[in-house]
Amino acid sequence: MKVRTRFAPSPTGYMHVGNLRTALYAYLWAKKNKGTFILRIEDTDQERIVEGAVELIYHTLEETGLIWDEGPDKGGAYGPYIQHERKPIYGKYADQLIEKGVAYRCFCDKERLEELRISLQLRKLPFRYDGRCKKLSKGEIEQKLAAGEPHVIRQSIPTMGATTFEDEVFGAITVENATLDDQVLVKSDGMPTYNFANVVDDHLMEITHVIRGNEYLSSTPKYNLLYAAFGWEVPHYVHCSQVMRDAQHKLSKRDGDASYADFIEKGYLKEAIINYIALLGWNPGTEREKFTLEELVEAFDLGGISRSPAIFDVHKLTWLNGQFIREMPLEKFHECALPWIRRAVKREDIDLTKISRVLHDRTEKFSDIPGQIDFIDTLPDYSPALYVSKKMKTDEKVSLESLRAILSLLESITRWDHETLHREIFALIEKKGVKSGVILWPLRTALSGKQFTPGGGVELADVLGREESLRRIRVGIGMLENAVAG
RNA sequence: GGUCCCAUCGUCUAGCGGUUAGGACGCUGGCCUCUCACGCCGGAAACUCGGGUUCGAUUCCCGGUGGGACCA
Repeated sequence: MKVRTRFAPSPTGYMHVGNLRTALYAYLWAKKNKGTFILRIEDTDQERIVEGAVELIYHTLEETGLIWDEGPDKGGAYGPYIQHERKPIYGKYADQLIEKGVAYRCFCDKERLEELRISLQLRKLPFRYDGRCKKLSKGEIEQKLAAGEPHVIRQSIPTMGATTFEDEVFGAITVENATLDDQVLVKSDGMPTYNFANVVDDHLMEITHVIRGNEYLSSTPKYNLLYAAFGWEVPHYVHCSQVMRDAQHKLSKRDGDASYADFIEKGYLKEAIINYIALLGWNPGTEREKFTLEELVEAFDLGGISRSPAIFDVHKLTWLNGQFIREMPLEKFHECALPWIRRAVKREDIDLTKISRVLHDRTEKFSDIPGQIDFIDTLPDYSPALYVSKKMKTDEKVSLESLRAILSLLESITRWDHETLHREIFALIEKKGVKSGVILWPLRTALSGKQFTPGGGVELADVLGREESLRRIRVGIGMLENAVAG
């Protein structure tokens, strides 16, 4: 059997990582089986459509490498792939259902439905359409149709018996038919509901594995009844549990952090996001945690999907992102880091590759960068107390002495590069017979004005260059002279 | 409220009748070190509760509790 899976998003202008994960699993399963991955746009609910949303879906899938084989823009033998363009198709199938007696026209208006709702509510009963229009005679129906009365088409659910379906992750699920509502299949404007379009399309597109969010688990029995009525083969169901923001809330639009686009903007790598969400609710059966998309295709299996909802953990994503960053060759890292470095460093006389070198191991996400190197363009105001470090065995007085020694050493130096600086400064340390921190801590402090910096004193001197380094050391000396005198 | 689903460290998870309950993130102690970070080594940290079944339950069954989804 040739595997065909689909990702069927509604174009609501937002792609959070939960949606993306569903797309990923559908893609992985198709590719794992050398099958076909289909993109279908579910826009039957015209009110919810947001401009540009379809483009966002295309863009996100393309960027992450979830390339679809058939879709609105690519075509395929099962098109069209946009539901509203398929509108004529659904009517035909709805008529078939009416003929078979598994669907009926319902002329009940809003007011009647509202009355029904209230009366059921008063008796503390769940809302269920009472089937009044089911009892309409042929003549009555003809009459109403002729009069142009608006109507919907409802699914006629058997009042007896139970429906069972098999889910690949949850196993067999059985529901009493009596608890199911005669749901609307076709709205009064002739548009199918999501519930109906979905079943028809999955069948016509020969989808073998319906991989989707768990929110459809409870409507699946109704879908199954439709498949049965048509005499269609039921696809394999794969329902994936929700991705949660916390124990109480699933990811939502309002929780902006969960949007794929936002993560990219914050300097996360698409590879890390894909890797992380793959692991969120699926495990490969080994303790391996790092995967490229290709490796995921290889390793993926439906059996590894977990039943319980998973809370999205930014910390782990961030860690994974750091892993991917560190694995990059330095040149690649520099390329990615450059725009972020430029946010903080406007000076033109600095070799930015040197900055990338010290940043490489210290970056978990690219947005960390500007804050780490904000001292390069401008020496921040800092307190002489920064020169005091018990561990480095320095205080204001020791630091003053060290900076004076460093200043005269560096003023005399002929070459200004990392190697020379390192050699000369360590020679000074040896000559003075002190712990290296006694020299290097004050140097780093004077050069950066910060308690923590990427890179040490030698590296910073190299980055900043001769003139700026000497100037900053002099500033430090001046500050310390005041502090010690005061 | 009705129906369905779920339940192992704070989080993601392994486990599929007998384990010192494993890994990862995070937290934490140490080493390395030119601060921080990286890296390396260690630590704390979990089977929701109550009944069964069984020689033996984290594991199987029933119920409670908690959480989620769908329908309203």
